[in-house]
Amino acid sequence: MSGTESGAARPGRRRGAARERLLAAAARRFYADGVAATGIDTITAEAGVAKMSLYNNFASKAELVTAYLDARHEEWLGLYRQRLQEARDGRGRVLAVFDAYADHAAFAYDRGFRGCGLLNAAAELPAGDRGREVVRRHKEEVEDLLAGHLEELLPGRPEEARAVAEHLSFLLEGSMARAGLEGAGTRLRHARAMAAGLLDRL
Amino acid sequence: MSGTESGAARPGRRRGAARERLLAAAARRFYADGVAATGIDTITAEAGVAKMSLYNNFASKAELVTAYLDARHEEWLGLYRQRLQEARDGRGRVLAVFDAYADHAAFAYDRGFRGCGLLNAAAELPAGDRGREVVRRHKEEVEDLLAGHLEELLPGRPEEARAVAEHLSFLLEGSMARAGLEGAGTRLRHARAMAAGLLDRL
DNA sequence: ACCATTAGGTAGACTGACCTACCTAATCAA
DNA sequence: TTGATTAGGTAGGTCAGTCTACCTAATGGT
Repeated sequence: MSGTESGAARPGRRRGAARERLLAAAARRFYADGVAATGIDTITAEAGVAKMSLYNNFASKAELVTAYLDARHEEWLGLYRQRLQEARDGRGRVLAVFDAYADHAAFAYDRGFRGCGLLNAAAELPAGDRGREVVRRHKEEVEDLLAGHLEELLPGRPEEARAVAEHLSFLLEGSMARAGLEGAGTRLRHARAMAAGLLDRL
Repeated sequence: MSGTESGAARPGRRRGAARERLLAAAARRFYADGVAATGIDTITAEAGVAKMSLYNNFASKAELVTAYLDARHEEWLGLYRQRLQEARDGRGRVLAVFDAYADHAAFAYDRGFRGCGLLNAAAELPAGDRGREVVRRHKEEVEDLLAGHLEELLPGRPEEARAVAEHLSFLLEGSMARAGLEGAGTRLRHARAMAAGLLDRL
């Protein structure tokens, strides 16, 4: 296979196009097959790019991995901000976080949904790796966003807001883990409903 | 080099000892470094066992991986059954599941806690792998156990019992994921407290 | 109690495939 | 012209898995 000829895979050699193509290919492969299981030849082939273009744009595979992690974080933030615009009140802004998770999951449905790419990547990184730190901070940021919206809903009760934010973030991560194992989004919808019920009972 | 004679480094070659040693070494390495990142040679070296002993006991590395997954599942079941004996009522039996999670986590604290070994392993397995199925069923079994205890607490309300079981299982998995990223058990204790509060409000 | 059998263990060489990382020389766009 | 990008190759290592050839401990028949 690999009909890399013909120009179909080589529409134009725009400056800086190699980096984008590499990141896109790495995203698909890292998510679907795992980081360690994906070699650089596979990535460059799928990107339709020369091997040296990888090392011109990234110092090493490890740096490509952290770029991948950063990109997933930014991607999620984008989806979240979109959902946030549609939200009318504090309750809607809390649920926007859950919707952004579902949106992010929908990206992967065609190729086979396998849960949160950041969490999956962290699972194969050794204990002290910088990438694990990136993922940890991403999850903390999500919880902080929840806490912010909840403080709106619970004025003058910041401690309760933090506690509920932690509760909701567990629902998010737990449902995402289960959804990934099952390859379906059902669990995510359940978690959103649980969150909505919890907000109603505040 | 390496005075291979003398038997000092090989005190007793008990029959069937190689399999146990291999499983123990694989458990340590797979958990700490990840499945894909751990080679055959590393495992046999840490087990103090010949490479052929691995292939005398397991058809392939993949089979060793599934044996590892099965062992983690059984290990958790053992801890859970112990906790179950100490429980007096339905509420205690629900919380026994949370305690078993904490017990399981405590196993890994010295070498660096990285969350649920089963979930971590599943995260690096490709989409259709049999190992992912094993992990999925383990998590479903945990949820079923919760549902069983909750039906005791909610007689005649089986649907609510199932819903609460799903909620609690999300708290379990979510808190475990976050705890793994942070390398500490704090989140697990929070989740147990949340569960206790939820039970009180039934 | 003895000894032959045998299942399971040992060390280490070896294969072929794949890995990351870097290099070279030609090519193409600006 | 310049500088990124290309195809393809190389170096040096690691991967899973196989094989040979020898060894040891438990077992079972006698």
